[in-house]
Amino acid sequence: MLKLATWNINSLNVRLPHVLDWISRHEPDVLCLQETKLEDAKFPGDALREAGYHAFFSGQRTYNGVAILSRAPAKDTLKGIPGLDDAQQRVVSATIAGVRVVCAYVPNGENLESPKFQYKMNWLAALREWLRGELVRHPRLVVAGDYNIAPEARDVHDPELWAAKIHFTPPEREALHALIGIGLTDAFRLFDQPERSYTWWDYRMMAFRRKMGLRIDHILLSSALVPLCASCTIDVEPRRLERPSDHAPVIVELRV
DNA sequence: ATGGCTTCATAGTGAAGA
Repeated sequence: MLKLATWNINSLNVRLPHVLDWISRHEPDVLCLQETKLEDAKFPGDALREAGYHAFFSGQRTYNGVAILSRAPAKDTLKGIPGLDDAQQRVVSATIAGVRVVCAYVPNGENLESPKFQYKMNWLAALREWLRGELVRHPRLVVAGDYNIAPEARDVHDPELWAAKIHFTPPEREALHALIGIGLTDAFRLFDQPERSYTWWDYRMMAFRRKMGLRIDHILLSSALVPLCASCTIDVEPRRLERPSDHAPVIVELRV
């Protein structure tokens, strides 16, 4: 069984103790991280190595930054989306235990009028067209990360409030739908899940305690992996810690 | 609900996140 998780940790510098604690408890084979916010020279490779993990990462100062931690060494590593000229470090890929893993941090978008929104839409189109080929090259493909998009009304605590807000606007949902349409499946919805299952809660207004969240972190599986998926869960426990990330980890178990 | 909280940045009338 391969246990793979994704977690936007909103600064690996601040959250390293949480990450070390979490991997010692859950012992994932693979952990995809987003928003490390660290340039590569400051990546805590030693601490993670002591915890038993290899790390492949692509970071920058202050913003963005992604990493794939794995118990086994990662093969055929790749940074970024080939053909997309993007200064922001948002994608790393690697093959672990015969599974191709893409760790993605999709742009936020800010709002419909922002230039960042067009960047988000262009970025998602580039990701989709690249992954179309990756699915052919790697039948066992996982695309895990922070998509900054809630797919359905049940993934939003108040769909009417969020209808025109970033993360749940029609063009964003269409873009996620089109990405899924190339042959991917949202692992979370393969299984019965509790109502009000979310992966992100605003730091403000006691949103977590009031269950005011969004499900915007996803693990997408290629069709060959769908029948091999044994579970998909969200672990809300780290959100209860002191100085938590505003995101919770999503975990899949694959029979590979 | 123009807010709210957190991070990293600089020392701002902060910027960006989600």
